[in-house]
Order: sequence, then C-alpha cells, then structure tokens
Amino acid sequence: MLIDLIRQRVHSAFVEMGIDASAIGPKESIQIDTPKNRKFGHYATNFPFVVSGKVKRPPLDLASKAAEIIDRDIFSKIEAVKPGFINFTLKPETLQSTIAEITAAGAEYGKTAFGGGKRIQVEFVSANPTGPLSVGHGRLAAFGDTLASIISSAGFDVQREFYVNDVGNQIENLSKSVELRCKETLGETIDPEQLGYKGEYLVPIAKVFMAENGKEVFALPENERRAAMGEFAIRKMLAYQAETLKKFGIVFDVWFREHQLHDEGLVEKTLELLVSRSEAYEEEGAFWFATSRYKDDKDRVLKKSDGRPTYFLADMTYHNNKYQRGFDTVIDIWGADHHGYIDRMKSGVEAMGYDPARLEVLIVQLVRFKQSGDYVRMSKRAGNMITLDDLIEEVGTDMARFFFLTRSRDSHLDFDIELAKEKSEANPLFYLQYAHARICSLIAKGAESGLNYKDGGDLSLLKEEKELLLMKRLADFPVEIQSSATSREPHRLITYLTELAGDFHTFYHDHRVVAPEEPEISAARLGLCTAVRTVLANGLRLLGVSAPESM
RNA sequence: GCGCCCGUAGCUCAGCUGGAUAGAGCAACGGACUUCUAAUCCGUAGGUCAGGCGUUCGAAUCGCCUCGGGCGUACCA
Repeated sequence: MLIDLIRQRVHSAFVEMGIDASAIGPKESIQIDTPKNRKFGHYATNFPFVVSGKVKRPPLDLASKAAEIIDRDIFSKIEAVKPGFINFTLKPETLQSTIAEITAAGAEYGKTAFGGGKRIQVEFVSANPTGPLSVGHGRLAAFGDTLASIISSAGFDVQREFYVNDVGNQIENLSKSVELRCKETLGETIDPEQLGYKGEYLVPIAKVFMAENGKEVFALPENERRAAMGEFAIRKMLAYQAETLKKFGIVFDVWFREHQLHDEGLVEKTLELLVSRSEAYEEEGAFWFATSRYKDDKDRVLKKSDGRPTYFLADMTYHNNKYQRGFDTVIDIWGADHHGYIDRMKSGVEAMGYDPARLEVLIVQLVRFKQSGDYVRMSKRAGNMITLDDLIEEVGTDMARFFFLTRSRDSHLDFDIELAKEKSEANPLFYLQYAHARICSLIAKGAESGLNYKDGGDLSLLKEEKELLLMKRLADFPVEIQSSATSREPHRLITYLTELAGDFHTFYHDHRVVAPEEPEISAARLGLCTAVRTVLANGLRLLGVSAPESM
C-alpha cells in the first residue's frame, strides 16, 4: 500500500537524522493523512509535531530537514510547510501502478493480510424466536453483516453467529400463546387477553402444528404438550427469520441455541467455576456474582432462589463457550436498550478468567420509524410492529441497507419510510450505483469501437489532474477497509465510495473516455475506468448492495 | 438520582481517533445535453460546530460544568 511506502521513507529519514529510536516509535504509528486542501499534495504527515515534543526541536526544523533527505523515488514533490507538516506529491507512475495492481487482483482488491488470520466472532441480531424480525433489527443486521465482511477483508478469520434465546419466561409465554391458537383452530373461543404474544403470525403456525399432530396432543400432559408446541413454533420462527435475513443479504455461519448450554450442564458448571474462584456466593437462597468488584454498580443474581439460573448466568456460560471455541476476539452487537448490560458482561468475562479486552460490545443506537409524520411505537407482545420483511418490501434491500450503513452506529436516526421511497430519485445510493453503471456502459462502448484495455493500454498516458486524483483514491481502498475494520465503523466505507464516485463523475465530465481517433489514450482510460468499476463493485459487495450494470 | 449515547448548513448526516480555510447529499438560486447514461457536472447562497470554562503550538474532536433530546438502571430476557 502507498501509505506503507510513505511511512517507510519518513521513518528512515528520521532515523538518518539521528533522532532517538524511542522518540520515533514504531513505523506503523506514523500518521499519513490525505489533506483536505489539494494544494497540500496527495498525502501529508504531522510526524514532525509528534517528534518535536519528545526531542525539543521546532517541528518546522524537523520537517525541513526530513523533506531534504527523504528518498524521492516515488515522489515528485516533498515539501516542508508552515507549522511543521510534510506534504507529499506522488509521481504519476507511482499512482499508475495501482491500476495494474487492481486489474491483477480483481474481486480480491482491497483484501489484505493485516489481521493475520486471527479469529473473530461477530454475534448480532440474536432476536428472540418469539416473532418475526422487526424493522429495528434491520440496522443491527446490516451493521453486523457489513462489519463482519469488512473485518474479513482486512485479513481476519470471521464467523457470523446468531444466538437463539430459547429458554425462559418468554418461551413459556410463546408456548402458551401457541397452545391457545391451537385451541382456536379446534373451534374454541379464546380470550385475546390471555395471549402473551398477540401477533397473527402464530395462527398459521398453530394450524400447521395441529395438521401434523392432530388433536390427540391435548391428551398429553400440559408441560409436554406445551414443550412440543413451543419447540415447533421456535423452529418455524427461526426458519422464517433466516429467510428474512437471506432476503436482506445475510447468511449466518452458526445459529447457537441456548438450551444446549443447559442440556449439557454447562450453565451449572459455570456457576461452580465462579464459586470455586470465589467470584460467586450464596445469600438469601440465591447465588450472587460479586460483580461490584469489577465495573458494575452492584452484585447480580446468577441462580434465583427458586433454583433456576438467570439469563445472565446462561449468557456468561455462552461467552465462556465462545472462548473455548477458540476465538481471539468476540464482538457482540447490541441495541442501545441493552447498554446497561455491558459492564456486567465484561465483568463476567473477566471473572471467568479471560482478558476483558477480548470482548467488544458495540452498541448500535435505536432507530425511530416514522410513518405519515408520526413515530411508530412498536411492541412485539402487542403485535403491532413493522417487520423487517415489510421494510424490504417497501424500500428494498439495497435502500434499507444503505440507509442504515451510511450513519455511524452512535447516531440516533429517524427512518421516514415514505421519504425513503419518494426521495429515491435523489439518493446517494444511486450516485454510487450510477457511477458503476456508467462505467459498464463505457466499457461496452469501448468494445464496440474495438477499444479494450486488455489489448494493451499504456497507463503512462494518464497524467491529467483528475486522472491522478482518481488513481490516488483507488490506491486508498485497502487502507479504508483496514481503518473501517479496526475502528469497527463500516460507514466510513460509504463515505469513501461516495468520494470515489464523485471523483469519477468529475473526471468523466472533463475527459472523453472512448475516442476512436485516439485509441491509446482511450485504452488507458478504459483501464482506469475498469479499475474504478472493480473498486466500486468490491465496495458495494461489502455493503451488501447491488452493483447494477445499467440504470 | 446515577450511567451510556446524541446535539455540526433549512432537512438527513459525514468530519479519517488533536491538524492547515468545517464538508456531502437533499431543499433554494444560476449555468452545462446535435458527442461515451444530465440518476451527472460547474457555480452561488447557507455555520456562534447547543452554551460556558479549561488542557496546548493547534479543539467540532480531549476534560469539567450547564441546557436540551434518546435509552437504561429486575431473583425479566
């Protein structure tokens, strides 16, 4: 990557200047930025300021000295400037070489070995199997999926996991509700107030259950009957959720069901582990975790006085299990309504003997949905929610994913469904897709005229300002992926792609690409355009958004 | 009460982990299609970065306080 090359040269210059190694620090931490103002060149570094403080020399002096001795092989201009920045302008051939690199890598361009194959698990959505996915899950789903893709591109070994919370009160409520719906299919009148889950979606499930099992099930003992009905409903709901997610472009590697932790006795073992480590104690008939020793504000119950484990204990068991499966880092993506749980979970991980830094909890702010000017209040129990399926149907997967992914996860955003549909004509999503489609059209046009980059484009002909900027942008793609991955901020990729598309549209207006009277420059430009198309396509793929060939 | 998140152009949001003159898209206004897709491009206008104090060469970014909004504070999951 170009940035590494620049770091390398800055580093050796400072070494050559006789600066102490401890003041220079590791090469990787030298900051190389793209200046906002073009007159400052392609890249700039504030490194003289960093060193200045440590060696008590004015930054501008350091900058000037360094600018003199930095190896100029890849640069056409190196400038030490005002307060103490060093600005770099790259030689055209340096930039041109990235096109060949992109052509060679194709769909792989952007991937690096940065992560060294470290194993990371991303757990997200993990909705309860008591109903369809809501539109609120959409943001979590889009965020988690694209984050996983980006981290994977940065060279980590990533697994996508969905945790199924299929034990506890909610499941009992679900079972009771299904049972009532089953009775309903037999012609009984039921009291809607008795339904824990009032949504209509349980009706077809009950019908299928009754068709497959017959009314003899009511001869079974109540707990057995309900268990069978509950399990049946859970399986149906999971299948339905998986189908919705697939439409949304997401396939999970693992669906992990909580009940297996209980069945295998692991939950009990976790409690024993904590007691043996003196992290848990018994009081008033319950077992408590001494969470307040850590970051939490008070101790938490692990096993209730009725003998049943809390959700928290099961969740600790689940996390223990994750590390035992060999993940170096575990990323949990939660909605903001769970943020109060972070300290508890991290304390739990630490108490079990793991480095809490190996658990990253990413909070995604909630989305408020607006319909006909009003905010929609949703409740799964009341059954009045907008489902993710509804959203996909209304605005499409591309638009929905793009909308969620453009914003940083900290932003509390409003989703106006009508606006998303109406404004579709002037949406930034189309700005990206249009650039891609335009290039496809250019390439087709070139082929018609017998022009083809593959037939031998001379990239050294690409020397125009707009061309150089475009190439510089292309060279940044792998860097953007790495920084999106390490900062866990997928939205940066959209900012980047929007800028890339902008650079392309501007270039397109200034320079003719397919000009049969100038076959050489045309071939070279087609090479450049093909590279832009590759990067746009690779980027859109990470977002889970389509890259149309025509619009 | 306490904790987490947010407050940037009329609207929706970026701002690369402290850098150089705060940006983009909508909306507004003015231009550019007999030539590769005008879902585009070029330009104009629009800002007390909620407010205050502090940290330093330098703050939208870091710290403290105030105001305003969202969420959370279970032997629920």
